[in-house]
Order: sequence, then structure tokens, then C-alpha cells
Amino acid sequence: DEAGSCASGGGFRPGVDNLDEPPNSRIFLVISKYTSESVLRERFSPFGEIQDIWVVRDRHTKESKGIAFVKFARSSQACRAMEEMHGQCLTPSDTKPIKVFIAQSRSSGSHRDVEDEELTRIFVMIPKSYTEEDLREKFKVFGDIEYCSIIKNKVTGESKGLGYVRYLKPSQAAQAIENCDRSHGVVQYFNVASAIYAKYKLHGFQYPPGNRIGVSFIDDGSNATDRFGNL
DNA sequence: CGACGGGACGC
DNA sequence: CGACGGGACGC
Repeated sequence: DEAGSCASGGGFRPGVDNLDEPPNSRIFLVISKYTSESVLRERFSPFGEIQDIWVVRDRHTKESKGIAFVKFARSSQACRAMEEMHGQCLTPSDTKPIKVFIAQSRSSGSHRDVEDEELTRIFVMIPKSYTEEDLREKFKVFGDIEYCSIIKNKVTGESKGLGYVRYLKPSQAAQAIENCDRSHGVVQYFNVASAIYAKYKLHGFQYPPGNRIGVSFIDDGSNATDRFGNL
């Protein structure tokens, strides 16, 4: 996408720039050094359309570093793969269970694990006439809602036309983002993990602007609560 | 601990 | 010609 190619400082490179589009559609795996691409394909293709599999290897010795990336077509597929496969063994010879996380976008520059806290909550723009009950009704078809709220003017109590919906699982929030009907009420909706990305995209700016987002939001020691408020 | 390759436009 | 913006919770 444009954001990615701008960040990489040059021409459009499909194989690289699609890696984080849509957001949260790539998983990062910690696996055995003896696990091959073919085993990954076999175990992860049930979760959806795989666009890329990559076992990271030493440039010279070609020995696996025991980590890998699998890119899916959809965020919900990546989330489900994480939910189902984290903590599992891929083969009978594995001595340790694998770890599966949603990969950080390449442009973020951060290597911290993406928390479920960020992946289960979405930010929605809705008609001001919506009550919290309306919001819940509208979004419960996508999964189990833990909590939802509407942002209101504290003085008048009137809705600002904005809200949050928290699901139990990341894959449910992803499905809400993917399937929510844009034409009937909900105007925009972001996974909170990608809110900054979406916001910049909406304004037509490249993301990140230089490295400032990465520095000020991610590498300054702040956590999700610092950045997004109490969750 | 455990984080980023390969390949290359498009009429 | 006639598209479009706005925008963040609260124990």
C-alpha cells in the first residue's frame, strides 16, 4: 500500500508492501529450528488463504533461527491461527510448544508482542441516535461482546457518535472490522491497535511520518494504557 | 528469550 | 463536473 511504500522510501514493491495490509493479517511464530515451510503450510493453511510463508534463516549458513512469518489474506484468519495454534506442538518431534503472535507491522520498527488487549477492541463511528443497546445489537453478530460503550458529552449526555466494542477474542473483533456494514449506520471502525495507522491514512498522510510515531508512541516505554487510556 | 527475504515496471 | 469531515473512552 501507499503507506508502506512511502515508508520504505521508494517504489511500490508488492511483495513487501502488502505484508501489513490489511493490518494484523500476519503472524509471527517462534518455532523449532527444524520446522520447515512445508510443515507450516500444512498446519496453517486450514485457517485461511496464506499469501506468504517465510522461515527466517541465517544469511550465510541458511540455518533456521527458529522464527517465521505467515501472511494471511485476512486479519480474522491470522487471529484465528494465533488463537488455535499458540502453545501447540507442530510435530511429534517438537520438544517445545510454539508461540504465535500477530506480527508487528514492518514500518512500526517495534518488536514488542502485540497484546490481545489491543486486538479485541474496536473503535466505531455511529449515528448519534444509537444507544449502547443498539450498538450491542448491531455488533453481537460478529462475536461475544464483553463490553461496549458510547462516548457522550459529559455535560449534556448526548452521544458524540463514537463508541467502543470489546470482544472476547481478537478474531471476533477482526470479523467485525471485516464484515460490519458501512452503509447502514457505522461510518468508520478501527481496530484500536491500528487506530493511529487508520487515522493517518484517512488524512492522506504517510505513516509513519519519519520515525516519530515509532519513537514517541512505541519506543518511549509507554504502554497501551499510556497511549490509549485505561482499557 | 524471539522480529523482517526474495524479487523486481507494464503495455 | 461536484467530491467532501468529524474523531477517542474514564475508575
